[in-house]
Amino acid sequence: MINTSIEMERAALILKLLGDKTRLTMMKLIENHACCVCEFVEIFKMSQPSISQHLRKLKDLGLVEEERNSQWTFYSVDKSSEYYPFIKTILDQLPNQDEKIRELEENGTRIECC
Amino acid sequence: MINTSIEMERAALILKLLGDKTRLTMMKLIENHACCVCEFVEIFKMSQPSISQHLRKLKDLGLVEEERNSQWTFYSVDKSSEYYPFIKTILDQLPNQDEKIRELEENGTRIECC
DNA sequence: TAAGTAAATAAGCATATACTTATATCAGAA
DNA sequence: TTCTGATATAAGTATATGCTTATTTACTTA
Repeated sequence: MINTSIEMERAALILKLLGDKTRLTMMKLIENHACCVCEFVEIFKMSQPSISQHLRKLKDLGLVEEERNSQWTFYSVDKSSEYYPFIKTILDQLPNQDEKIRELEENGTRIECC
Repeated sequence: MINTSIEMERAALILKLLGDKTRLTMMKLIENHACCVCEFVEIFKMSQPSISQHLRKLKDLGLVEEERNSQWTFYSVDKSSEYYPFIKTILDQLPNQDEKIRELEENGTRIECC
């Protein structure tokens, strides 16, 4: 148990990132759907730079992965991350957020990937 | 699923609280041992008010309970909290911090409750 | 290549956070 | 009751955070 303090530090960092309602909801959303930046802008009624900044933080810790598709960049939870098992136990206990995706579809603002 | 957004908000609040290395370590420590303020001061090499303020935040969300015993106030994780199951899944994945208690005992600064 | 759209970055600002020192409170001992 | 030690609260401060608007970058496609 040599790296104990580093692990605690990592855990605290991850929890701090998830301790923001916007980012937490994002993570729950993209656990099963990839979403692009403009969809988040629509969902959270927030400026595009603000969304990009949240995603940047999640990406800096390796929690999400991005994939370009045509003109959009789609983000999803990086399930190959060494931290994913930890994150999954948290996400599993959160209420499903899929109604937000359904709202996009009803709006016609859903952008289908692939 | 009426209270979805409230639940997400609650979860985010809890994660934000746990997203601090000091508080996270405290929680892991007092999941199985009650500790008093002066022990935390010794463990974290931090001022007493700073420790009290961290404990206050944890108490305000109902994550910890306090019990007076003689001149000391002992804190421990409130396992009857409705949020404890959520918190437990997180704490279960953190490295054991009992060596910090052992250090106190070796120092002679451990305060035995009961 | 030029124009257009999506996303990232820069800069600035208001608020939140985590600490400090100083002081108040409160229970137990003398 | 008075003193003492443990803890809580108050006040102040430096840094971090999360947002905004303005601008830049990077693809796509006409």
